[in-house]
Amino acid sequence: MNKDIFLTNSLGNKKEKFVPIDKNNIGMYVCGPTVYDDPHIGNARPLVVFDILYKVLKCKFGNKSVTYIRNITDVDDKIIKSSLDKKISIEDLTKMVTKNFHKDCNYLFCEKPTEEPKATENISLMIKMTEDLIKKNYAYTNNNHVYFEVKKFKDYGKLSNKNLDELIAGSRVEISENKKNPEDFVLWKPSKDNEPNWDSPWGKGRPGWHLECSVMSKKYLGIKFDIHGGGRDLIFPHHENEIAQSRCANDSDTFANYWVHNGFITISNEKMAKSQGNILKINDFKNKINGQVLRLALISAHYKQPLDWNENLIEQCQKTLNKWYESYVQIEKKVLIPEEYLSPLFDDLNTPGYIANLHKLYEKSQSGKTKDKEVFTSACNFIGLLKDNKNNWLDFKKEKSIISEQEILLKIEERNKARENKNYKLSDKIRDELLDKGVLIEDKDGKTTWKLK
RNA sequence: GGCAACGUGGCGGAAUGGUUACGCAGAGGAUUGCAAAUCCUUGUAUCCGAGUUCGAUUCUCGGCGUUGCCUCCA
Repeated sequence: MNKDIFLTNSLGNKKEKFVPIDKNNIGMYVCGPTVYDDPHIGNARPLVVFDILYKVLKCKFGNKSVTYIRNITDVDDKIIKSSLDKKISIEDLTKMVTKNFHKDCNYLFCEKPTEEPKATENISLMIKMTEDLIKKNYAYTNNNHVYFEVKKFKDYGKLSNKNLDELIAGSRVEISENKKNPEDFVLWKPSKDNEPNWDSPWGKGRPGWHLECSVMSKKYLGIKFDIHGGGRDLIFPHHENEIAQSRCANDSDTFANYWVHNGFITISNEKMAKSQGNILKINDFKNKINGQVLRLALISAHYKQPLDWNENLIEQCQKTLNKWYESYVQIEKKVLIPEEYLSPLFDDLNTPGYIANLHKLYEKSQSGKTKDKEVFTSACNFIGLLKDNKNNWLDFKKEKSIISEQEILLKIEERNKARENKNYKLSDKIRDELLDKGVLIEDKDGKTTWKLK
């Protein structure tokens, strides 16, 4: 495809044409989960958004030209706290949550990233970067802690559009006796005996948050790379601090060229938060809803926009996919999607615009031509929809149905007898009862068929 | 207080300096015992005020409102 890709770059906050450093070797780093608790629907959004960006980049530059790195943060204060709360060991906790995370990724039809490095497997590199920062006089040690001295980095605040004085005046900054300045952030800190720890020049301890992304992006993508992604909330302080560390440690004038951040999900217009008690885990949906439905819901708004999660949204997406599966065909060989239909995705990942095009392609495919159905199915597949074949889609509904096939057939027989006797009151009652249980009756050409809603 | 984002029909949600996509819901019709499904037809929207302009929903400024971030966060 000749079309250029445009992305909104948080660094500067403008939509820009995407120009890779090396078009044969594109690097994308996305902040993955901190494995302290099962992933929720908010975590699902970047998973799907950046999965689609990965697909778009591969479409433009070739499958082998894109390296997608998504880390797993498996050392962090939240993990320590969660393991105490749940009364299981840190190792068991991080293993379990990582496993669940992978299940959720599959459920959402996300492709595997090229690599998925873990923080705990890269501690020595973190120690090395911390040493470099001390050597270069960007960091200082005090009382077994190592801090990054923010004021030494002149571009601090550029990504989040903050200036240092105001930040300090903001006064929510944690005051610590060990810090020279309140805005400084920790690179290394000591661990208590029961906390995870590694030997370091500053004693037994563990790395601060932020450091793992600086180290692992460098390991896999180099000092400078193309795209760094994550949720909006990571802009400050996480990504700001990553930039500071990385550029200072690497003596580099840039880190990632394009910063892409997705907006938040609200639950029925309320912020999703533990205090609200409205955290929806991805896993909670698995018993009722096909992952395809969640995926469509997650991309029904533009990635930068807030997305409200509610019953109505899910219902609409379920309905849409039910309809779309009517035009599903098995794809045998590669089918080209016309550029005019693909183009919204190239324009800052405009998924709602692309969905509108899918509706148009569906409309076209209804004419009955196999070719049109192939184009439609391929266009859906491109963003990870209709990836489940039609039988799986139907089987899923059957499995989750509260009424068995046998019961349904009995009811239909009963209803048809009533119809023969012109007892329409009874026949309509049976139909409504079935509908309540999610079964839709259709009388066509003298035959009654049924399907699950 | 500081920094941002957003405000489009009944709902969701794009785009655009000139006729405002698309989906859902609604209305009418064909069909049906009635429905469903399908097909056809169809109504409805750019927060307020000022400015720039031949023309503003779009650009600028000012309101009002909503939301996010400001060292836990996707």
